[in-house]
Amino acid sequence: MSVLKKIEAKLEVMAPGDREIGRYIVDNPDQMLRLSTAALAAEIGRSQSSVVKFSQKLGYSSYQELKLAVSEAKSQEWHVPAGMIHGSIEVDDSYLVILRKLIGSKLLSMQQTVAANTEQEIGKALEALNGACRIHLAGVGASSLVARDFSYKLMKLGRNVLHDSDSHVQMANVSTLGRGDVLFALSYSGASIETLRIAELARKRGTTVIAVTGLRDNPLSRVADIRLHTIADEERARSSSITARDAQLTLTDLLFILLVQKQPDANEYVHNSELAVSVLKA
Amino acid sequence: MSVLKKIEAKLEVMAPGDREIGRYIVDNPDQMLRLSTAALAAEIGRSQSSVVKFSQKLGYSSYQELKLAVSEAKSQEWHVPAGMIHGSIEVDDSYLVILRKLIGSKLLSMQQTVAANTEQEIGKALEALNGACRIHLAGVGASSLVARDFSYKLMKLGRNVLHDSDSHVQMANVSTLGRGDVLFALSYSGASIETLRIAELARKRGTTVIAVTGLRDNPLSRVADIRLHTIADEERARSSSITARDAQLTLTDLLFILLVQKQPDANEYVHNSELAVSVLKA
DNA sequence: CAAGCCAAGGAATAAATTATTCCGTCTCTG
DNA sequence: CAGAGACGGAATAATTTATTCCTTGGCTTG
Repeated sequence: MSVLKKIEAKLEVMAPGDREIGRYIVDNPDQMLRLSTAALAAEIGRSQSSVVKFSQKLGYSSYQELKLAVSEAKSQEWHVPAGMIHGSIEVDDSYLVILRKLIGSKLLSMQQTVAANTEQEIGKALEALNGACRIHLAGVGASSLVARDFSYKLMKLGRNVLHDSDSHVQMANVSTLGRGDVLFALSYSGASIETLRIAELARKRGTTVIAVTGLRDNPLSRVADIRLHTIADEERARSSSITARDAQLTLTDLLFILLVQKQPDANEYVHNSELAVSVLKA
Repeated sequence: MSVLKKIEAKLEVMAPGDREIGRYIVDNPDQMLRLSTAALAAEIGRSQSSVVKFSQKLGYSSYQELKLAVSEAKSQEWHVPAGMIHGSIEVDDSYLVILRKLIGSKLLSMQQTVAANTEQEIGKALEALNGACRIHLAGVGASSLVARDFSYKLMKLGRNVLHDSDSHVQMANVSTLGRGDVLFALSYSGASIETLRIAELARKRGTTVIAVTGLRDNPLSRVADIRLHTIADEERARSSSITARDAQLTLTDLLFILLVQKQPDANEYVHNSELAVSVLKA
């Protein structure tokens, strides 16, 4: 988690003086990077030592360390490379402009999606997936395709995976799950009735529920044990969920890669599966 | 241009002392960020003042400014996905490194894919899709998911689309196609037997064949009337086709957006389809 | 309600880091 | 071979950072 977010979160419980310092840093990270402790203190009308102490309270050994962390955090704000315009696509956009907007918005949703999930929450999801006896993937419509993609990958790792695009079959499958199993439910809106009901049933049966939804509060997320988030264009009319799907894929890809990294014999599994398929190539 | 690149470029024309300093910074930007001028000087056996002078010669007002620039450069490193960024993921990579590699390689394959297709060839594909009586989508494995995703989108535009994940069904469907129809065939290797046979049959029946394959020469591409290309990591053992799929999706997304742009009533169609689905939301 | 405790935060000061000045050395050039 | 000038280190000045110490005011407790 970035320092800026951390500071922002702690703002509430800080002493008034520290709060002022924290707020200034969160609001003006750029300026802060160029200010000395004394200058920063003067800027907000506090003493120089308070600034040093503030750094230390946050767990940094020096003010310079804090600066380094802020600089790092700022860069993680994943700004879209110059020239990549993000915005809706217009009727009279040229081919080149469309390319840029398309890639720009795809990149943006990927970046924001990885930034929206803490390493901790991802870690909890990994743990659940790793320890699961069976993994059921739920999702309808476009989310079903992502679920299937993820299921293919998990199968390549030798995991016990269930997914069917038919929500009745999904529901029937979930009714066989129990403690020790995991339900991985995808829905950008978090409001798809079928997926929601499936998650509720799983929850009732003691199955760990991982929900992958958009950021805003939604029923699916509320039901879940572990909440992961995807971020996409709100304006979906023209993009028709392109970025929502990209965000979901980014998240499942990330989980897959982390699983591979943790599983010593993963490469062997993947290699074997590719070898097996290769006999079907001309 | 990043400071590190700038330093590296100037290395040649620098005085020996400055060259040593510059080399150290280029080689160890991370350490440099945590060293004082004196410590850095000691590290390479030079005087503290040389380090300050070095910063000034580069045009920075202070050593701190140089540090800031290095920190900035380091973070932007991944925007220029040269070398390690799209390298394979290693067992001891940190979470952050994995994020960067993942997004870096995704971005790279998207950019290269749009660059690999001329506007002209894309135009021909659009024309074929627009004029098609029926559109059949072929693909197996991961490509089948992309085909299905594309088919959902085309259906939202009211097009006449056929796709089934079972290749026997695909083949049977193709046997009903003729002149005026289009086969859209996806295969990164261009060598999947089923897809290839399907394309051959379509060709024989006078159906226009659009092939989406990797760049290298391949049987599927040779059969096609219109050749589109996707670019992905060659090293796929660990990524398990993540980038190949992303490249295919980028291409189909692009086609979809261009179709929407050209079809006056597209938004209405898309809107209606979303409205229809919304009754299934909680 | 008073004594005592403690957190908050600033002033003063010590320590460190950074910037500048100055000077010797070496090289190139006329 | 003298002079100009680049190079770079030592010394020192200036600035910045870290620590110590002290006051204040709120809160607890007897």
